[in-house]
Amino acid sequence: MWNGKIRRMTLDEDPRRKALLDAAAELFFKQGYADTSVDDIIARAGGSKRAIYAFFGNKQGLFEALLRENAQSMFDGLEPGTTETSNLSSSLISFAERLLTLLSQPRAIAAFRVAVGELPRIPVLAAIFNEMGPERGLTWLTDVLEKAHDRGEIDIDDPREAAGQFLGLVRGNDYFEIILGLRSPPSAERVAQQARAACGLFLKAVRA
Amino acid sequence: MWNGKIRRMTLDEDPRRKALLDAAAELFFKQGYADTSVDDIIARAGGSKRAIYAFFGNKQGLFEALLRENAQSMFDGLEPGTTETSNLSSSLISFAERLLTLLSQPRAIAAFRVAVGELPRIPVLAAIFNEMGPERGLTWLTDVLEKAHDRGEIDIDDPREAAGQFLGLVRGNDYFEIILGLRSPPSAERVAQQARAACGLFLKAVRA
DNA sequence: CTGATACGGTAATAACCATTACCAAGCAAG
DNA sequence: CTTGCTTGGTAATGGTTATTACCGTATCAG
Repeated sequence: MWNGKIRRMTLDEDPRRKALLDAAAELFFKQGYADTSVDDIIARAGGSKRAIYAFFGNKQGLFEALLRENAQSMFDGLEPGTTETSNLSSSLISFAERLLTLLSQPRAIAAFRVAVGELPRIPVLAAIFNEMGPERGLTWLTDVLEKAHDRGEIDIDDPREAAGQFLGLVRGNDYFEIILGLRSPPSAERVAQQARAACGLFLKAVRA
Repeated sequence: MWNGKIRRMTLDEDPRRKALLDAAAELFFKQGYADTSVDDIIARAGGSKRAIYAFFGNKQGLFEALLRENAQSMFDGLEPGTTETSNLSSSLISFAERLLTLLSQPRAIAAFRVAVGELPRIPVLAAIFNEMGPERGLTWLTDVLEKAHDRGEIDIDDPREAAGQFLGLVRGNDYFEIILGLRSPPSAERVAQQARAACGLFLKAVRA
């Protein structure tokens, strides 16, 4: 009944575990890792400190689990089911819109900030992010561009480089400013406009 | 001789002050804000803790001063002296190269990370960054694009939007990955290549 | 040379916090 | 019903740290 370290047999739907993660999200994302004490989390989630050590091993384990599952649920649904889209333009626009919508969520922004801040001390966070989001999106995008290139629709040298450029173009300068707190998250309209503008510019440049 | 809070009359070249800032940079950027103690800084810089409280008021004051002066010195030299460049392409490439070189410095990356991490707790950091870097670069770039548009060289709707897109394109996906620790800072060759590629793509799209 | 003032260094203060030990209560098996 | 065990809550523990008090010393004026 006890593996010596962390409860693993408990179902993921354990309400106790979920309450801890919710409270941890609220506090870690608002106050940062160092300024959130285990007592704070318990005060918000209820239960006792023992639960944290039983479920997650220690404070850092809770933090890692939070970021992992948060990233997981966020990036799910980023890739569309099918790569075979008749229209390259609308396919790219749709992808860009989903990406911007996702990155603009306050929770995503807060998670990114706190993760980046703790990255030097918790290097595993880089791998978590890598597996979850960026790599998957980049791979999908590379594939789409490569196929379009093979069909002769666009003229690019390296599909992966082009995919990286496209991602940068979609984020534009706005995302940078949002992360720095210089700009509030965009409205749905601005997201749509931004996505269209980025795809328009990109395709104008690479269209064969 | 004493304003009641912080030494202000001391010359900026005070070697004691500089030693404190150097030690603070080394430690804050490597270990983060919370994991760097005032004692650590003193152990590295020499002198006594009183110096920190005399020069900077407290730990946070030292941190803010560090980021402010670091950003200042980093972003100086980003804007070229003259906007009147004969060749738009070479002007943009040169700017992109300077920007990428600057953003790729390990110190710049570390500063960005720790600043982003502490942003929710020290909101003044946003203003520091805004004044120092992004706004100045964006303004200069907007100006360049607007003039090129007036000369009929390029076809864009909104110069500022276009400038934002250009910045995003220059950073591409690489900078994102670098911040997350998924990629090492680029070599000078890659910076040059990246700058050329971004400008090429951008101009291909907007050239009238 | 002498006195006072400001400054640097050390030691104390006071609070905080992650983690663990301890204890009581519920539950299952016999 | 009772006994042993698992679980949850509370209270230590042990270490750390930002900030301040104190004291000897050096510096400068007279």
